Amino acid sequence: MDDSEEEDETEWENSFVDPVAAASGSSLNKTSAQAPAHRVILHFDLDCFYAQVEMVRNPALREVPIGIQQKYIIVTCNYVAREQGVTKLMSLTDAKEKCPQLVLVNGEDLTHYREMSYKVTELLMSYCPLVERLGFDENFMDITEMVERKLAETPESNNFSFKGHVYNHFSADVEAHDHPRLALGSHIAAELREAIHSKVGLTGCAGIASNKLLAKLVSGTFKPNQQTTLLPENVSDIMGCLSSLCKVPGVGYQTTKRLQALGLVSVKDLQLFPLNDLVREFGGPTAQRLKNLALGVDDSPVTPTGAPQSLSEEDSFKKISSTKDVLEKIQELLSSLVERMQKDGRQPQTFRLTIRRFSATNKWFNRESRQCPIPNHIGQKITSGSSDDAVVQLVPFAMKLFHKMVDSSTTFHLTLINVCFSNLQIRGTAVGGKGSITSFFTQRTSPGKTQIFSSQSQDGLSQSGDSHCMDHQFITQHASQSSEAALHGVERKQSPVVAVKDPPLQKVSCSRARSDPDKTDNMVTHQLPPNVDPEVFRLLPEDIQEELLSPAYTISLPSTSVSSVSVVDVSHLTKNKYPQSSTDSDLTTANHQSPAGTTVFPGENIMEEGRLSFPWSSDCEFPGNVDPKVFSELPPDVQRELMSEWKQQKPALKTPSCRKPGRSLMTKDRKAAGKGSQANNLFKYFKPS
DNA sequence: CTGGGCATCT
DNA sequence: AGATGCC
Repeated sequence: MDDSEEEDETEWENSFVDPVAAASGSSLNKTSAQAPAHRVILHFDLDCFYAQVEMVRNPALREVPIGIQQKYIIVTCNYVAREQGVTKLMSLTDAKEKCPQLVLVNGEDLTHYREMSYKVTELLMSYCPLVERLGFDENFMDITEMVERKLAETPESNNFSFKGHVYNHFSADVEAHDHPRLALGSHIAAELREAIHSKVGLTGCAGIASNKLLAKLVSGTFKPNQQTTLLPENVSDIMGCLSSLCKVPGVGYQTTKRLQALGLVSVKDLQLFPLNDLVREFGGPTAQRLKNLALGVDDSPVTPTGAPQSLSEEDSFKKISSTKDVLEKIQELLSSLVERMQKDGRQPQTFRLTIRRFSATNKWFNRESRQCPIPNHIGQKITSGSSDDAVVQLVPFAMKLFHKMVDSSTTFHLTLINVCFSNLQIRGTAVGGKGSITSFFTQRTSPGKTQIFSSQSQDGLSQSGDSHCMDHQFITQHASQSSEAALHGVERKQSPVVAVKDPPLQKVSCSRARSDPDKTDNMVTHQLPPNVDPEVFRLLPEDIQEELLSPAYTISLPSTSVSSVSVVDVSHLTKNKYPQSSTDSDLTTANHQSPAGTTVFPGENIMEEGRLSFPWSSDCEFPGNVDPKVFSELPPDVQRELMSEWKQQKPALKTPSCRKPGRSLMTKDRKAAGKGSQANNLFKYFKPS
């Protein structure tokens, strides 16, 4: 990634199978505090995750074969089903054929999986902040510090042994002495797996090794609910065992194809292939990385993941080919997305719409997307206003983006729609005394962390009982401060926040600095498509026009401007407010209403360049930036809702709070918004249940 | 009859 | 914005 600086002098090639030796022998270039010679990395991989979550929710499912279904695919299944030949990513037809009694559970709504997933991550983080998520069911953890500390305080009188399996070894006790750190790591892994089981109710595998690549590869060697340690002397064994290059994490389908074109098929082939030739194909950094991976060498740090940088909802389908259906699907997706965003608490600055068009050839890789900034007042509605209002106001933006990609006057055929919020900004202000991040970390985390392991030091990481400071309460309610802070952005990419004694340990590649909100170039989504004429409005039935323009549809609220009140019922927009029903595994059907719309509509950017210096055209009616075409596509009730919004907003324009026409470089009003703040909520993801 | 997310890099 | 990779 960013090892570009020092790749030149490397002698990786020569170091072959013994990365540890190579690293420790790096006395050659002892520039500064480098990454530790030997790290201890854990990789956790929950067993058939979605299926497990469903079995936790409904224990009766444990005894029957279940398959988690998304569309026509069984994305995963429990072990009962696997015994009968069902596998991951098997088509529904094949699965039913293998196992006619297979019980299907719809897994298209990821809510519960996401919640459980974050509970696990948070639990791990309570032991050590260096936790990196990979998907919903995997976590890497760098426990080097913890191990070193324990090693230091343990008088070595310890009779080390490994917990669980040791790759390619059958007498686990013998070699423990030679690898005390990994042996300790195996005990920590065992304890953490037990904690996950007792506190979250999930089982999983763990791999213990000296880097992420190896930890991940070894974790899968003994499959359900077991763990395996990989010793340095067996690195070449595990790499050589891989059946194909694409089994190497980091080498995907496309890369495998390119390597194959070079005549490389096995991991060995890649190990022995001249680096120079590889460089020609992939460029320096990538070539070196690929070669290293083949050798089992991976310096990439465990980078704390923190809160997600984007939230999205998508749905795939056979065919959507009318604007009306697009609109309805977007409303449905947005309703869910806005609710999630609200729970998150951060305010999205960017909205993106992605589509996939049908094409017989190469069906899978044609996604197109367009994005636009989210005006502040709408962003605020998302986080602290009515989610219905937020959806109503976002829909026009979505439709606008849609029209940038699709000419709806000709036929089109979509097979997927995705809506996404990104550039998430913390709201919240201030930094306070007691609750401030600083005080939290200095006084709690640090000592707590120390205690965690010292307390169990005696008999070596014994039972989990109350060994660590985090109890259920922490997870369920108090998570807030700690997890948020620890996970949250600003500090996130920097060294482990918590003051562990050897910061340089991580070599912190701050590659991705927190995007500076001030900098976001918001490419104004300007430009009215040539085909959007205001004429559309006139084509509407007269009565509808009147209806829309009539003040009767708007509420004249006291100018005190409280958040808007819906004039019309938009409750249908909220699909599932609380997915909480712990009941059956019903396949929720996508309900739907559908006021077919005819009528009118708004466009986009409030901050348009030259045109209209007033957001609103005179009089009542539309904001000046309204795109009639888009507006016309909205259902009447949504149109009314919008009209109502506009009415209410109008007076507010005079207040300084609203952005003025001159957008200059924007930024101005931003600094107040979020800069130094901290609190955000990551912990929403760790919500209890 | 191949999900629904996420992330990073260019 | 798109490609790619991972689950």
